[in-house]
Amino acid sequence: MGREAVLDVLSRTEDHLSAEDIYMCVHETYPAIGLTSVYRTLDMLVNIGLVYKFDFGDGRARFELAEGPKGKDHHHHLVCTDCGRIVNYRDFIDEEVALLKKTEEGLSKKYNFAITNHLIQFYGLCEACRKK
Amino acid sequence: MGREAVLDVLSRTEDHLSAEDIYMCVHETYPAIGLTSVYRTLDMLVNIGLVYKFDFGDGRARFELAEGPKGKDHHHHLVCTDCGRIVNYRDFIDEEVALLKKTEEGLSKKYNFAITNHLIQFYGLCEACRKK
DNA sequence: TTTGTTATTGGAAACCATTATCATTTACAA
DNA sequence: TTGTAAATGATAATGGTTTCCAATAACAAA
Ligand SMILES: [Mn+2]
Ligand SMILES: [Mn+2]
Ligand SMILES: [Zn+2]
Ligand SMILES: [Zn+2]
Repeated sequence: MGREAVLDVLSRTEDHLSAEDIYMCVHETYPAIGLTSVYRTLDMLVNIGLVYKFDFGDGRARFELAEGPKGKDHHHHLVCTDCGRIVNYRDFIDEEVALLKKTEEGLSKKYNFAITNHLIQFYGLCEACRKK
Repeated sequence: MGREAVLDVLSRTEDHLSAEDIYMCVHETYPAIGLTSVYRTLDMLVNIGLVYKFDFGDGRARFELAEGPKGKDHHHHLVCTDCGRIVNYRDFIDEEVALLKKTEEGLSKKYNFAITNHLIQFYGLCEACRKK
């Protein structure tokens, strides 16, 4: 079962890997594994909540380990709209976390949503892309 | 030119339409228009900044009018992870807007990003989906 | 062990939203 | 009218993801 292998690959990087990226990594250790199994495993891991699935607009899904005991810390993203570079940003301003929590509570009541997660991304131009 | 027609369709709804949704709407008024032109027009409008392109995870891109003179107000999204329902949420807490601005400024400096936009979505279960 | 039943697996084919191609039409000026 | 460039839409191609399905592994009973 490639579940361990996939989680292992994801735990070793800060990048946002595509299914095929992961496939190639796992393939080095388990040459027998197929791309289909990677997709299947990722799908399961996302459903369980161990892995997050993102779309950064480049036509393929990207994955990262969810926060948790073995996971990375919770973070948000800075996305360059020109080159696609993605920065993991986890140094939140103090008030930021508090307000986020407060907002979630307000929304939960008002719209009768049981909020479990959020996605926050800032878009702009990275330094390199600004200079060309 | 279908530019007007596409903008017109988008300005008449609060929904998040797919390219084909828009194609079908425009088609009623301009039966001659082709799906290709709708894609082309949307692409241009997104580049210009008049239209936003979203991915809510259902495999097709979804579009909405950007805020502005003729546009809707700026808002964030509540997404039901079960049925896919999407709520436009624009009644921000007072502090929310201020903090967002402050955060953008901090990030711009720290990571040398020229931030132009942000995407904020809360995920959870809507009332209907919670009760089943 | 054998046998039967069920779950897992991966290769190949199918799917389907989006893009690229290209011949045709339209716009517009010379 | 005529020449040139832009705009258009039908069709084909692309490519990430899913579906199918036959083969294999796991496991339980006999
Ligand atoms: Mn990340
Ligand atoms: Mn919206
Ligand atoms: Zn960049
Ligand atoms: Zn729902």
